[in-house]
Amino acid sequence: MVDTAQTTETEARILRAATEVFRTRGRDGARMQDIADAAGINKAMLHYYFRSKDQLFERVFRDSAATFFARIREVLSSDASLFNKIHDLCTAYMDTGMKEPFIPVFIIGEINRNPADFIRKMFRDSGRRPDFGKFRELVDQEAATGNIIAISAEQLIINILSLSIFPFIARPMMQFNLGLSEEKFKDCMEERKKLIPDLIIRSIQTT
Amino acid sequence: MVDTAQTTETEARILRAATEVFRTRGRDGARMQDIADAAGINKAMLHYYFRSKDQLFERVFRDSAATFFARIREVLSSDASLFNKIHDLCTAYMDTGMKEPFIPVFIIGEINRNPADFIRKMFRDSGRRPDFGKFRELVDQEAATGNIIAISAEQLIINILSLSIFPFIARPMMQFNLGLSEEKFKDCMEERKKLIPDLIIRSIQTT
DNA sequence: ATCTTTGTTAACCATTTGGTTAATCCTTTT
DNA sequence: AAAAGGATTAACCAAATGGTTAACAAAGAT
Repeated sequence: MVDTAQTTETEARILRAATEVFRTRGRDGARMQDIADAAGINKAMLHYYFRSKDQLFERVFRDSAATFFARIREVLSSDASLFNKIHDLCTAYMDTGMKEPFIPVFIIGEINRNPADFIRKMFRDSGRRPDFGKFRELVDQEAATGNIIAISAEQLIINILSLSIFPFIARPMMQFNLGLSEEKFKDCMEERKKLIPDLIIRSIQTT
Repeated sequence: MVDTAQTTETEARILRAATEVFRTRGRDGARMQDIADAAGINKAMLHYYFRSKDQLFERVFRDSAATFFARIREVLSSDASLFNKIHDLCTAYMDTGMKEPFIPVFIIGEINRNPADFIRKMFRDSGRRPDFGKFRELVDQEAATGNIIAISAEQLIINILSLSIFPFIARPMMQFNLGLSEEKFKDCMEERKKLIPDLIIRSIQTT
């Protein structure tokens, strides 16, 4: 068979289907048969290409995690100013939340299902671990010059991620409790994209 | 058998065990046998008392959701000032996150696994749905008098919940990415309990 | 042309898992 | 003490599920 790319057509279809099923149903809720059906092929093919459910899942998880962490690494290592980085992080995460709403839920849900496994997986290829060193320096520097208040880089990062990611993770709960339609929710998040970076920056700015 | 309380001793043990297992492994990851083992009884007893896995799970989920939403309803309906309510909501959620770290993960994870089901369950007993009406009024009122900036109550609530709950949901990821030990994480959260209410209040205060 | 390798399938298998049953134990009632 | 009724258990069952196998198809290599 002609296989110009690294992956064959079938393999790609399996991955697409597996991603879809795992992200919506979770590892334990997903059935190999469902994935095969979604890919339009025989269940045996899943094992032919990926040996086991574990390995197929790991592949999907790693790819999803890579997407999830890709932008943050990019932003963290850039040479932008602190305020610009804050802005970029917020929009990066909120864009992901809008376009691929299942990724944050999936990643965080699966990490909680088995935290030790996550750490093991992430350590194995160290490239995936974001490096906050530069960001920390920047925060300390700005604090030293008096441009921002004294705040630990950790708290600041937690604030950024919380405000950007949580609404998407808690989306169904939010929509129900606040009585928001799909449309209203999206509007709310669009408004939020403008609101949040400013809020965070104002929260650390010296007056 | 003497059964002074509403529930028998065995039933209570089952519920405790089921809560433990469901909260850590999730609905799909939990095995009836594991719950029976954790309760130190025969698997048949689970069905004797709760008929099916579905019903046992629903009971655990409802109880957990009640705990999760109890404080928020209390705070929302109180007569405290806006700033006090913000403070109370933050500490309420962060205390839950510290004492029962699995509750937020469990609730939000399961809601995402089946959003439609969650809405159906919550509608059935309307008492569980928090009422944001009073809070909304308060926000609009304070905004009208110029005590706070113009902000929608929705955005404010989302900010409060995000900053208070997210760190616990994303705990393993946070700890790994920021390189925090269990101890350091707890310290970080204790510091946060003081930081967050002030941050939120400052973010809406007129100067 | 045919041999070999790779891709694909249907049927099958072993184990797990939620759920049931029939017998036994224990407590209370008579 | 015996009858009765609920509580508890071991053994069992059917369905679901991850995984395997053996046969077959398709495409290159010889």
